[in-house]
Amino acid sequence: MKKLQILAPDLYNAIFAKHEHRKGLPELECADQGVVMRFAPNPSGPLHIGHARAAVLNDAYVKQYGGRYLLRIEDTDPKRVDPDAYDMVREDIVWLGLGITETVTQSDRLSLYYDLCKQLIERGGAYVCTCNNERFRALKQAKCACPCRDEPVAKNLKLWGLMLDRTFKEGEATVRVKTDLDNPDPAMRDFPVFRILDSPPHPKVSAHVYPLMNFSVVADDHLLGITHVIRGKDHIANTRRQRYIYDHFGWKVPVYRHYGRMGIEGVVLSTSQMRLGIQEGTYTGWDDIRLGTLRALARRGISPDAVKNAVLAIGIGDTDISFSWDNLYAENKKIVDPIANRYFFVPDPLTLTIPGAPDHNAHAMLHPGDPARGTRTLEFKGTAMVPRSEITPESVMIRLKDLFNVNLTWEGGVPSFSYAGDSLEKARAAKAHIIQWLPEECAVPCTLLTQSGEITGACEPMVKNELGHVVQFERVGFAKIDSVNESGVRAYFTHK
RNA sequence: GCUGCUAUAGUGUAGUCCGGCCAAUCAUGCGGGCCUUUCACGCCCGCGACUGGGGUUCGAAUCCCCAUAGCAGCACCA
Repeated sequence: MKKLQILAPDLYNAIFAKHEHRKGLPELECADQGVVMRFAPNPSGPLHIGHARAAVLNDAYVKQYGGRYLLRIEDTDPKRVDPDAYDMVREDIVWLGLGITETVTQSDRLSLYYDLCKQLIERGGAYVCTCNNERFRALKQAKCACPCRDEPVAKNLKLWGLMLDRTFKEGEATVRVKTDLDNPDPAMRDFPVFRILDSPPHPKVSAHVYPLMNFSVVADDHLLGITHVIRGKDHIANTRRQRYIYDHFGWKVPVYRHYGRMGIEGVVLSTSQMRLGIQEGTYTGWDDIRLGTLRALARRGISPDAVKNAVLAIGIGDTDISFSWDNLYAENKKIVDPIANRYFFVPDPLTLTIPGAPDHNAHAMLHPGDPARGTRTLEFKGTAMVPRSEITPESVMIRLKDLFNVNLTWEGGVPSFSYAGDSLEKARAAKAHIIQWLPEECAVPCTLLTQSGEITGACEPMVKNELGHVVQFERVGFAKIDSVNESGVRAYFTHK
């Protein structure tokens, strides 16, 4: 085979071309002239990783093919609208760096939907159904039409008017699309598209009749010229339902792609469950670092590009997957490692006095890969704080990094320490751990908050200058400096 | 129950449409080594998968059937 490649490279390439590994996302059909896509969250809370997948995938395709990228706020269910979420969603999108070109909010567009509903009734594509829920459900299961289905258009228009003018109350009437009652999937049969809701009031508009998503989504996808829709496969049934509406209107259907369900190890992504946890005090807020919200990731020092890269690596496969923190952390480390300055953080410190050791200034590099950044200086004056876990009967020598070696001798379970010179070679030969340390005089109290609890310790004074930045605590891991004050430093553990 | 979708290593992913290049790609993870005044970064080596069973075929991860498992929908949610 290799011989063929050398003798006739063209032939070889022609034969084996299809086996070149593709990079990036699969091509979209009908996208050569550019695309119009949308990210359409429900404003019930802040965005989480699950949203990020939809948002980033659509964003990537718009960037790949060129075109417009709409943010559409789907707030047509007042029961599931959190007034604060409008801003949170916007903030999260800014953080993610999406290339949104315009924004629409569905609650501003109710009259558009009402008009289209009237048209749909006029076309005989929908009817007002006054059956109660159970009755309709039974008829549907039996593939039978409900009595409302065959009423004349004029009567349906009249009933529609009664819905709009508040004659009908909640639950008394609904608009249904005529589909195929013989459809083997009961979920397809004459599904509802408008309902009446008396309460709760919508936070943004005064309304009584609300479109269901299958109607408002079709209306807006058409009105806004959406060409491609990428969304989770939990919408496959909705896509099929929506086709009935497109057909009634004679509209062109966008290209759909449905990706699989995504879970995340050890995290709840359900907005309602997160809200409950916050209300009960289990979580400190939407940005509690144990949550999978984007603001929680941001607080922990995960970069938006890491989220993007991790999500793009997953792609649009329709298999159900479980999102792994490892993969996100690996992406983040690529971004953060070259940037983060290095500092010492000593967890659970033990203070050593080292008789005979000379006072000495240690100069440790802020970043070993970038010496030009300079150094931090730590002045040793007889005592050093070290991680308690490093002082074990097994170790006979430790090396304080960038300083010198210390011998350990144990008597009756009590260690004593002595200066052992500053030869790095000796430390290596003795297999001494080279550990982080701090002069007691300048140690700053520092709490490192991890997803599994708090670690108290101390850090270098210069960490105070890193507020809001991600640093690397040597031999501990990356951390984002969350707050700095007289009592010390609080940092969130990012990952190792 | 009815309807539909999916099934490649611990995790993610390529290959599946149009069967031979696949004793299966890449990343991550894990193990080992090198480098290194961090258990970071970098480099090298290794580990690890076609859900099971039939069938078609000279040849199947790829096509067909059955089974199993997972997921989704069957809401006046999105």
